[in-house]
Amino acid sequence: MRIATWNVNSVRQRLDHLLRYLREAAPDVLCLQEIKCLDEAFPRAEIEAAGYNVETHGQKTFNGVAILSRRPMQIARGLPGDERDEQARYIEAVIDDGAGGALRVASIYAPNGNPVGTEKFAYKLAFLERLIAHARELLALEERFVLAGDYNIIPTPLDAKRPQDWTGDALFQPESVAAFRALSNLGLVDALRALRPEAGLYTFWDYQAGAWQKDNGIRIDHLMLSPEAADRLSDAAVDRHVRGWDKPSDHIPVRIDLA
DNA sequence: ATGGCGGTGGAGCACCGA
Repeated sequence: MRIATWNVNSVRQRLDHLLRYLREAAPDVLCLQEIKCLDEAFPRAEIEAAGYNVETHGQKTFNGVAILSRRPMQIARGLPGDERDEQARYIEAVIDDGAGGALRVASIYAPNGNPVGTEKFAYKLAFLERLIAHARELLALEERFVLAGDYNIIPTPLDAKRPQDWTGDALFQPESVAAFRALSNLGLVDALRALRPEAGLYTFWDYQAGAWQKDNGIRIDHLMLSPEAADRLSDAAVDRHVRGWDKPSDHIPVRIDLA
């Protein structure tokens, strides 16, 4: 079963890329972030025509997440822990795997959090605390699950071409890195790193200053696996070439295969 | 390099992203 995650930076601007990627990578499940539209504006028909069920948790202008799946889904919207949080950053599906089992998959768009020292950074840390608490709840079920998405965290210096440039940034603050490590310490497995320890694996390149041309990238999109899912991990990869397409998102897809 | 690009809303340019 192939699961991928991709921050598309507006699904309406990226529809051609999205359909191309579905054909090319043929994921069973694709988690999307930053769809940047309301549910009713999502290009549902085109994606259903490509053979996918569509579930969205949209918002006007900003944020918004979705899950596309070949198989039907049972859906929950919103990250538990704060009834007043109105930002559309979390959607979770339980998907029948067709072999008598089920896989839970979440599409997550964690806050950026810049600038550090503001309410935005406090919101980022609070969101990550809620994510950790939710992960703890899910782990108690002892089931297969994947928490996939744009975490807006650079986990280690190996995950940036120029880590020294990010020391003052919310993506690489000690508190942000500690939150990622806390998820790891709960027993969640960073799927890409589990199979690919090498340097130079990035998922985001800024549009500015020729970051892509200089390969000045960072790795901030992650698939975190429960132990039961990690036991079945057979492949993991970044689809780097997608950043070279015409009018690309600033993020690329990351995908895994579970046996 | 507290902003070089790109998306959104809405018809200017401010706000947001990372």
